[in-house]
Amino acid sequence: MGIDHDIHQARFRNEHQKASINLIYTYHWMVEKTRQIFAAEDITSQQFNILRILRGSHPQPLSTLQIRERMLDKMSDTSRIVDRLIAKGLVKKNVCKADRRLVDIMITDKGRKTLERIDERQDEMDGVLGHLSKKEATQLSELLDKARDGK
Amino acid sequence: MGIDHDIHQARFRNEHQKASINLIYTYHWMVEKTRQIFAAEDITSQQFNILRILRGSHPQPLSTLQIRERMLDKMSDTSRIVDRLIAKGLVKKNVCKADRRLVDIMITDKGRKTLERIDERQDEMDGVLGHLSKKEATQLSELLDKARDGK
DNA sequence: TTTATTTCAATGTTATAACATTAATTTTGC
DNA sequence: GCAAAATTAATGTTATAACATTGAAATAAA
Repeated sequence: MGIDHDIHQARFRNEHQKASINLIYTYHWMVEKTRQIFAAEDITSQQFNILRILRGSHPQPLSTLQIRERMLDKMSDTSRIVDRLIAKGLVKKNVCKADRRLVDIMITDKGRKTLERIDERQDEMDGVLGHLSKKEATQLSELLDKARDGK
Repeated sequence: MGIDHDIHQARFRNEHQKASINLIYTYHWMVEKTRQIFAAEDITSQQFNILRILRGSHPQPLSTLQIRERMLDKMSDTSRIVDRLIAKGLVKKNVCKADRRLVDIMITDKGRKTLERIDERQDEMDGVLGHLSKKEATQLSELLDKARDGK
């Protein structure tokens, strides 16, 4: 159908504007598609993101700043998201002994089990863009890279 | 450089996962790029979105629901965003005479003047994806359309 | 060493998204 | 016409983004 149909807008100033609107629209569409997978485990996509990062470093703990650097959204409010994960028992936190300004944040067994259940739906998550062939997915990535830094 | 460099992640499960992560990352990057244009007028991108929609229908007022249907994010909290625009004097609202469940929302002169100032930076906004050629922008739109509905 | 600067996490504020509920009003079914 | 159902806007709640500030601790400069 196309973005013009989806947002009831027939005309765009130019192809660049159309592409940028399409990108915004598709982002929201994609977030919506994956939301239910996380909701089944009572976490949000941002909480999943942090859990995934902490599993990657396990058993090495990460500081708040190290987590933030690895997140897709650099401005994310890592402290408070971590606190919500602590409240759910999915991660734990201690003051770092070597540098008491930092905190050592580590995923718990419960957090790892939660991720394992979500792993089982990995195909479903990758399948969000399943309408694209492998070649097209690569092409999309390349266009997005180029959009950001002009290669 | 590419998404792998930008988020310090060398490996992805597959091209589809890489593309979806790239899409999320690029969305945030693009929103950030345009934020300052709106901030100069002391509005947010969502408030701009509603102003733009109301200008399109002017002098015909729109209801909350009609605005929401035209927004990129269908779940947006239109009522409260409109209230903030009213507080700034950029739109006005009246109960609809024909159907008292509805409200007639209309952009004010002040709101139109705000948009005119932003219009002057239109090129800057379209230029967000300026690293892409016209052909590549079209290609990007087509890939995003296909990702959503498989053509 | 003592002070100034830098680093880092936490916290406060506003705007928004997503979701649920409510209340007013209109439409539908009988 | 009247009761039930549907529609619409408003509001309440939680999570988050973006931004600013604070306070503690480490590092650099004097």
